[in-house]
Amino acid sequence: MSEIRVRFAPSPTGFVHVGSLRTALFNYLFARHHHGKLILRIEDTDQTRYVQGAVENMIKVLSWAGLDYDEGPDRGGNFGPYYQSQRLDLYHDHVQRLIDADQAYPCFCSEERLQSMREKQAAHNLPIMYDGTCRHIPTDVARKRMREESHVVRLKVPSQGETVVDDLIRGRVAFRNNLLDDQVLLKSDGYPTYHLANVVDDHLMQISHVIRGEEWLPSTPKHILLYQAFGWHTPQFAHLPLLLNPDRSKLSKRQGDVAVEDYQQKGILPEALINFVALLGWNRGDDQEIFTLEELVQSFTLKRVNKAGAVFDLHKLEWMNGYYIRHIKEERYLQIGLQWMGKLGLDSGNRQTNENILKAIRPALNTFADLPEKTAMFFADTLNYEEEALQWIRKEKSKEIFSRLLKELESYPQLTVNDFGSVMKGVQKSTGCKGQDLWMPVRAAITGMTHGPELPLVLLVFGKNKITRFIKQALNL
RNA sequence: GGCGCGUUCGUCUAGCGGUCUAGGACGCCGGCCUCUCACGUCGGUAACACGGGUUCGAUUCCCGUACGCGCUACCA
Repeated sequence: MSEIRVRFAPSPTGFVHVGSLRTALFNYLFARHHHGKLILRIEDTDQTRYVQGAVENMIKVLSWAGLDYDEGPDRGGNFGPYYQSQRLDLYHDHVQRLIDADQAYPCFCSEERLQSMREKQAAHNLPIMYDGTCRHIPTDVARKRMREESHVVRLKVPSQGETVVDDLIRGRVAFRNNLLDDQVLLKSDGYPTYHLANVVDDHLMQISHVIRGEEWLPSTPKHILLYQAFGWHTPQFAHLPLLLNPDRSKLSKRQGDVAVEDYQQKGILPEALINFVALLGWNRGDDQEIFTLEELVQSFTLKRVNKAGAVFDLHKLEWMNGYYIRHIKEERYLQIGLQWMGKLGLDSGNRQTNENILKAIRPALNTFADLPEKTAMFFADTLNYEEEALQWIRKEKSKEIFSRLLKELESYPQLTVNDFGSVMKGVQKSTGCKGQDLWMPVRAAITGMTHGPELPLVLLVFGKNKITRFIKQALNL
C-alpha cells in the first residue's frame, strides 16, 4: 500500500467542538500509528458561516491538545493551499471536466421552485430530492444559459444500480442510486459545496483514509459516485460513532458545554480531555483506561472503534481530570496551579505560600476551576464557624488544648511543617488528649470547619500569627 | 415521509457460539485508612431491547419488530 495520508478538515465556524477534537485525535492516532501523514485542511467554503479568528483558534486548540500535523495552513506542504477558499480555480476546472463528460449539469431552478417542489414531495410522502428538471436541458442551451443566468452545478447521479460503501468500521453499506439526490457541487456564488471540495481535495492531496463523523455516512455514496465520475480511486472510509448528549441526541450546545474552550476554562488538562475523548468509541480491549498520547498512538487501531454513539459523561471527565491532577509531576501541577491562581486573583502575596495552598488541596481538586471554592478557607480573614465546629471548640478540654498550644507556639519563632508534629505532641503530652479529641478542636478553631485538607498543611499556610489569632479568638467562644 | 446507522449495568465499555453465576471504569452505597473531608484501598449495587430462527448450545450468527439517532440545504 502507498503512503498513509489522512486529514482533519474542520470548518472555521467558531469554537472547536469536542466531537471535532475527537475526530482530529483519531486521525492523528491513525496517522502516527501507521507512520503516515496528518494534514490539516480548512473547509471554508461557506462564506456565510465564516468566523474571524476561527482558524487561529483551531490551531491553538490542536497545539494545546498536543496534536501536531505534518501539513497545514500554518505549516505548508506540497499539496497546498490548505484553505479551500484559495482553491476555487481547482474546483471550477474540475466541475467543467464533469460537465464536459456529461457527469454534471447546470441547474437554473429558483429557490422558490425547489421549495414548492419539496413541499409537494413531502405532502405525497415521497422522498425529498431534486426532480431532475434541468437534467434534460440540451447541452447547447444549457451552455448559453450558464453565461447569462445564475445557476448551480449538480452531479448527474445514475438512476440505476446501487453504490456500496465499504466502511472500515461499519462494513458494507449499500445505497440505491435512485434514492440519491443530484447533489449540488458548485453553488451559485461560485464556491464549491462540501461534497465537491472534499472529494477533489482528498484526491489531490492523496488522502488514503477518510476518517470522519458518522453524520457523513449518508453522503458517502455521492462522494464515491463523484470519484467514479472523475475516474479516480476512492480512498478508504471510516465513519466514527457520534458523540451524544445525555438524552442521546447528537452532542450539541444548549445541553451543556461542547467547546474545547469550555473545558479549558473549566480547568481540564489537555491530557485528561484527550484520554477521555479517546475512550469515547474506542478501547484497547483490556482494562486499561489511563493512556498517555504515546500509548494511544501505539495501541490505536480502527478495528477497535465502536459503532454505537457515546454519551459524553462530564462526571467521568472530571474524575479523570482529578486523576491527572494528582498524577502529573508536581512541578507541572504547581506551574499550572499558579497560573490559575493568578488568573482567578487568588494570591496570598507569597509564591511559596501559594504553592503550599496548592499542595494542600491537591487531593481534593478535580478541575482548576474549583480553585476558588477549594482555597476559600486560606484567604478568609474572619471565620464563619460551622455549628459542629463550635461544639468542638466549646468542649471542656478544648480550652486547655488551646492554651497549651499557644504556649508551645511561643518557643517557635518560625514555623515549619515538621514543627507541627512537635507542637502537637507537646500539647498531647500536657493535656492527655489525642486523636480526634486533640486535632478536631484545633481544626475547628483555625478553620471554623470540621473538614478540610490535612491540618499540618493548612497550618503551614496559615503561619504562626494567624494561628495564634484564631486560637485566641476561639478561647473566647 | 424516505434512506441509513445503531441497541450489554444510569454512563463509557469488555465479550468476537460453550470460558458468562456477563468482566473493568465513572457514579452511587458500605468497610478500611485517617484529626475531618478528600485521596488511596477493599467490597457491594446495576445490563445482554423484544420476538422468531440457525445450532447440541446463543450476549455472540441470520431475519423481523420496537426504540434511539443521523442524513434528507446553493451548512459542513
